[in-house]
Amino acid sequence: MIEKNYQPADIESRMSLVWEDARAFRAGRPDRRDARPFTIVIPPPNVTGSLHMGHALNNTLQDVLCRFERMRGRDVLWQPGTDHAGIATQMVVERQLMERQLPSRRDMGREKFLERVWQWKEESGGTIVNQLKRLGASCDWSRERFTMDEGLSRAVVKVFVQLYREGLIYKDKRLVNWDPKLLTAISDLEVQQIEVKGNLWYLRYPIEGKTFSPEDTSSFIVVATTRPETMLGDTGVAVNPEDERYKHLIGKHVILPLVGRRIPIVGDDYSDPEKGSGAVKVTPAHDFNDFEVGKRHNLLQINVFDQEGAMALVGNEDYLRGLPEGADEFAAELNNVDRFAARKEIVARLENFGFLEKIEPNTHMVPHGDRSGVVIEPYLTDQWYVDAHTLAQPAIAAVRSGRTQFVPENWSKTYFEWMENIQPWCISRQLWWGHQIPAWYGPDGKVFVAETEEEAVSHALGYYVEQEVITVEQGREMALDRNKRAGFIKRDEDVLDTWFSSALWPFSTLGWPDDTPEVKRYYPTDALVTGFDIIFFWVARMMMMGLHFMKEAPFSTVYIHRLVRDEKGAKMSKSKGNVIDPLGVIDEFGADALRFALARGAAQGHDIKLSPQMVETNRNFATKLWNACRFAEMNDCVAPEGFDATNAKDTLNRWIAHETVRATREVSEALEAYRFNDASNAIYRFVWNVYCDWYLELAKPMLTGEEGAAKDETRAMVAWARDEILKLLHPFMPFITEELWEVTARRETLLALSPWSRKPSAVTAEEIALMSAANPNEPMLPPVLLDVAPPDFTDEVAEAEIGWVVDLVTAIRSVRAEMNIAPATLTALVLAGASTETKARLPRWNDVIKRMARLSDISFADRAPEGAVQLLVRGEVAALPLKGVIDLAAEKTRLDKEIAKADADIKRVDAKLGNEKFVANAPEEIVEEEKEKREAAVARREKIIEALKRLQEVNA
RNA sequence: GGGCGGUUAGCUCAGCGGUAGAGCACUGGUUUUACACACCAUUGGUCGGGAGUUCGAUCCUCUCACCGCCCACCA
Repeated sequence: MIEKNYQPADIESRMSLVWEDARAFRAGRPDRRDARPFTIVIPPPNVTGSLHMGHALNNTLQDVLCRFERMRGRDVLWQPGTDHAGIATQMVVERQLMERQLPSRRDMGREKFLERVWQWKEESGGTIVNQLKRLGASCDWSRERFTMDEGLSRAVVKVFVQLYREGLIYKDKRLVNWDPKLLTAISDLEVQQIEVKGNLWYLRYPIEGKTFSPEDTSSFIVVATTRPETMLGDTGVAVNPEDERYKHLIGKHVILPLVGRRIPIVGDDYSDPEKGSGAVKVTPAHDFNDFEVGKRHNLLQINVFDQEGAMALVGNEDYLRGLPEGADEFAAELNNVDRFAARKEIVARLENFGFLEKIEPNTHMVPHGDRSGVVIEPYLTDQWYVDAHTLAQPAIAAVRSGRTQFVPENWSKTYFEWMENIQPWCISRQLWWGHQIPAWYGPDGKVFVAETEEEAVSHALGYYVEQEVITVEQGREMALDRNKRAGFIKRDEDVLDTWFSSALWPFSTLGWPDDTPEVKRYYPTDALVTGFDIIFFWVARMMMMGLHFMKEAPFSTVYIHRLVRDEKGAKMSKSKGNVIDPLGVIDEFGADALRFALARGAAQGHDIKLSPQMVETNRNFATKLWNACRFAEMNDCVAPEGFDATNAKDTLNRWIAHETVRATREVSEALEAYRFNDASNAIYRFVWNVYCDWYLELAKPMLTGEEGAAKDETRAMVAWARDEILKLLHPFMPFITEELWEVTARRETLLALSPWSRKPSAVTAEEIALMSAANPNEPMLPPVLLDVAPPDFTDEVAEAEIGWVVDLVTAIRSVRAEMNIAPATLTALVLAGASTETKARLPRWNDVIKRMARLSDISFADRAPEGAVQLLVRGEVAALPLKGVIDLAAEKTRLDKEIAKADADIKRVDAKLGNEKFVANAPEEIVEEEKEKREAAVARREKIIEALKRLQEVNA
């Protein structure tokens, strides 16, 4: 028995357990051994994460695809797992240490700290996984992976070592984006350019050999900068060689104010005469452009900051070299002063000595760390890089050739744009939590990269023995004893960018580098479903790594969805307070309702606007379905074994078979094209506006009528269509459909079925062949497997007949409402001048029409009776004799309006047909259509005029 | 500065060359035996502005306006 009320919370918690017990989501089920695989890897959420609306959307869409394909008979692997999220996780644990007033990370030491992180991961890392289960995600949870798992870590090391040996990973000393708060390098992608209101400071740099005076413009050159504090590291001034103002100064030197360093004026195209003063200070160690300029002119690179962005001047040999007397004192005063405080201090001093010409307000983009939020410092360090340019080429080709497709296709442009201008990828991070780089250094800094410590050490020791740095004996001892070699060979302390391991996700999760059956069967994957914000971070890098190591692109389709916003279109954010917690709405309205709301909103290329009210609307839809199923149950509707819907005798039943097949086709076509909104809206419409509003209502007289073949057939058909609905809807609303399926049908789980088949979809190709052979002439819904299109059953006759009933009932209801006829008042209906077809139809629908249109009686007559309202339904007059009830004047107005409408139609068509060019140029069928339209309008007009005459006759 | 979207009923969006559509909201009515989380019936739009191509444009082209996003080293 179906419960009276739909209570999602009860159903959903129970169903989760049922699925888990049945291990229903396992890939490689024995009955799917011969089936084609369908693979999706989950975008692994951060272990630190908890489910937000973006996750809810992303995973709903993946689940829809997975359940859909599973029902079509594919062997589905939805690979779940989580990401170790280097920086984020390390930050969480550090914050926790601070809150609990425990020793800091550095006090604790690397080993202890990592233990602590692992402990945290064991305790809290499962949160998001459980939340995904509440959403109904049908991942193969038995295969859950973590990017720092032993297996995945092996993949990371293997990839690193191989790329290193191929020369695609290398170490380089250059400027990186340095985060002075997190004390690590970050990649370009982790830098956010944020508009900041700042200043442009115009500084006077005295020219060597002249006596500096603010009044004497020939005694200095003005440079403009947004970062005056970096002047301490200036090693040149650049002017444009074409710039008449400064040309003569090229080759001369300036004396850096405050510092006293003698630096050259160089000519370089980089200097833009239009910008600032036209002369630019060059700080190769603290600016990406200046770094390049410096290289071109052999300028010194002087780093004046420490890791935390404070001035590091005392003991800084690069800085102090060649400076005059007193430089020490100045250095000591500014030493350890933070960059922003130093800026103020330096500007003040420059001003004091007349070196500051002016200050202009200036709004410009300033790089910020996306995790720390602090201003990023270009910083000269040794880091590891991936030669992304080389790896990008096959990845570009794969999308160009269509082997991997973006949906919507537009995103491929974004992808190309980035890939074609890709920069070396900085992969080393000065963190502890992550995959430690498998590189070891000898005492001279020589690097040894290997998959294991043993291998690296033996290479290294062999090398140093050969170089006679150590003796054979020493080498042997150090090889055997870690402690003995501790000071001699050291491992690189850095870890890899989290995205490095994520890039391997589509194959590392399958067991690579081992040659596992899973790798063979499930790689490459089919679809990747993700947000546009990580195309560069993740999609592009998976493409590069997948193609390089597996020789095949990791997925054939990349479906890119957009953002979930609030109902006004604003981005959800904590500060705005407009965040909708998915778990909150799941508690209130159910996961099914949330999923359906998200799917219905997921139009390609559009952000999804969501409000709790939208979720409520979809909960109401679930309730509607629930009640329809209760109705079927109360009427003992059961589809007998072997029931063939397409063989139904009754017109209404043939009609719903027709409509059901059509809906099935719509849904599957939409899903195949990743049009989640079209698919879900098609089901919505079909369930509510076709099945409930018309089919069940039209079937009621039959269901309450006399026993017999027709009633049996109708009961079977009600159940059949209901089952088809449950199957169609299952990918979107898995909980309620599974519940209703089990309660009403008491059959095996929906998960086992193909939506177009009565049989479990595990039937083999041979069985299909057998079944078809057995009934070669029988029109049947063939069991559909894999990608075979749904059946093409239609019944235009039934459609026309039911269409007539629907139109008639609607027209009568409409006029009754218009005339304010109380629902309790039953009226008579006279079909005037009905065709033989109508006369034949009526007996089949008499009861239904009477019931739905609230009629006392239906009869035929040659013409409409006196004082009747006359309706035109599909070209025939339906009259409601309402003498005394109707307002004749109002009725006349109504008919006049209809005539006017018909006239307008005729006029429009005439205008077209009267246009010679139209008749000459438009396709024949269009012209023909117009002619038919005209005829129809003329016929309609005549009928209404007749009706109007009749009305006036009576009136007179 | 470069690139990509968007602008259609009050809201969210379909439609993308042949007379404007859906859902929700609104309004009026209904204790009709599955469902008031419901039913029935309505109201509502010179398809952002302008120009062009075409027999015909919401749909194609150009242009302008506004909104949003992404990328970029501009002192």
